[in-house]
Amino acid sequence: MAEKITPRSQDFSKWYQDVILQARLADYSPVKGCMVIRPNGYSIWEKIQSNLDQRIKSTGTRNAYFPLFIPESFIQKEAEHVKGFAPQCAVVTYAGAKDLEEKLIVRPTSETIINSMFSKWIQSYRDLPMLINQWANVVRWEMRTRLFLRTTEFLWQEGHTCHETLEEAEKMALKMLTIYTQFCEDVLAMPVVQGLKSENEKFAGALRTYCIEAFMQDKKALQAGTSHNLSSHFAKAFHTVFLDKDGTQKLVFQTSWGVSTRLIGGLVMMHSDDRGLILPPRVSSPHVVILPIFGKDPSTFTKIKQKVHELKKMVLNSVEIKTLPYPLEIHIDEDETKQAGWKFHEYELIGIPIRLELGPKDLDLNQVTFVRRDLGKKEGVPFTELSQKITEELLAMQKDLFEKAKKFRMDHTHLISSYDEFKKKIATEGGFYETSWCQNVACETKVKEETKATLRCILLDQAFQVRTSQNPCVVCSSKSNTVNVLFAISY
RNA sequence: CGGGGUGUAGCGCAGCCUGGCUAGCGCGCUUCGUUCGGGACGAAGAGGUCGUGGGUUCAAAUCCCGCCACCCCGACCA
Repeated sequence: MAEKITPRSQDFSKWYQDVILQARLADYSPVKGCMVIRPNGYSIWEKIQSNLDQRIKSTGTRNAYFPLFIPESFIQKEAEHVKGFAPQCAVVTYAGAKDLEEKLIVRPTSETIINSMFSKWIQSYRDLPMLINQWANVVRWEMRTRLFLRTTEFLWQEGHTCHETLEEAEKMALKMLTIYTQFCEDVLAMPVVQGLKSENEKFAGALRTYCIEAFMQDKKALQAGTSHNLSSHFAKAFHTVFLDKDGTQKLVFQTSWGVSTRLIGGLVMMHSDDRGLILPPRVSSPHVVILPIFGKDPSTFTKIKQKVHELKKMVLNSVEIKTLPYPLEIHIDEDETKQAGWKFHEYELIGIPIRLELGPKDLDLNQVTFVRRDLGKKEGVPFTELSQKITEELLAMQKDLFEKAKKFRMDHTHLISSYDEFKKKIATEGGFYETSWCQNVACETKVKEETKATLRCILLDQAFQVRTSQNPCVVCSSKSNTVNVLFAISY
């Protein structure tokens, strides 16, 4: 018997760790707060990368790579930035057997070093927009770490763009917010709420920070991605200027945006269950596992093996499968040293969306036994219908996971106007709380201190405009300047 | 940084209070055999600086002092 996964109801945090460690997504490293991403976890990241990379490139953005080390002076050039990041920077002071003249920061994010290059590369309005993305690792010395959700080193992509006007930068920031939203919803089956961060919560150095917030099974929020309108803050610090048509020199307007390996943690906490990982088909690899079940008779044994390979070939070549929005991957597990029961548990643990069993009984009936990971029900599917069945169920599972998560969020999103009720409810039920706020920091802080909930975001309308509210502030009852906001306890 | 916990075989742990033979158990691993449709069983094996430094003692995994590391909960944050 393998180790048991702690049930979610008993200890959600322990369950989360159990799933990650037992499904072999990641392991603790010898260095505090760092993790090793194992093949099962890294393959999810690869799926995220390949899909999101295409979407990023569709905006005209191109990939590049900037160095890991940033001169210390760079970080200090932008006042807000240094205030936000200096406390969590790892710094190299000694290298090549001597103390360094200028210390090197291990990048916590790359705005500064990228701007130092932008300022060289950009001369004219003809050089704009400049749209750059990099897939990289960054280091932030956080006090408290958790596998995938907050590790000292993490992988991400960071986009950095330069534009002629503030409006264009704003448009770009919103375009990326949209792309992240679509990506999360279509690929990760992860419904998100789009919003604007409060002044208090925005990125150190940004004019405005947009975000997407996801809702986890323990009714906490997870910031799944951010997109910043940086205005000219970094351009000013690095003198990133261009000569405009009118002959005057102007600062560029910039954006930056990113998502990280945190998304993998979000996937786990959003979809998985007490048996282990559940992966949306679009990030799973493989999508289907076939288990030949060997009976006592060696002649059926051979037949079953043959049949299983035939089926794989047939399915992969079928018309239906080719309509899937990704290439299907099928794994046949022919390991004769592991028993069927063991394999059932194993593939449920690592979250393969579809399991097919073919044993002597199935062979007699010209069928396979079909099981979807999220539903767990066994059914017989005739060989002739298999391709169609797999196609349908993969599409359905992708959709069902999304709908289930969305319904769960809806069921735990509360419209609230009374502060007392809010305090009471969030303490016992968790959840998302939609309410009104006067945009006063004092009220925001008060909520945080009294409920542990943070202002996740200011809600936006269809046109990405801040949703002004008719109701008074939930905290101070002030009627002026109120906007619709989302409060939640978050990771 | 505060609170809690843990460090003994690859993993999970017992043993420590009350010091004493060769440091144990479960899982995993190796070999052989029987099994094989929901985590099989038997037999035989391999595997240990008891986190680390010092002290007490005839004798320390066990008692005392120091140090280190990691995990969990909170404050900081993607």
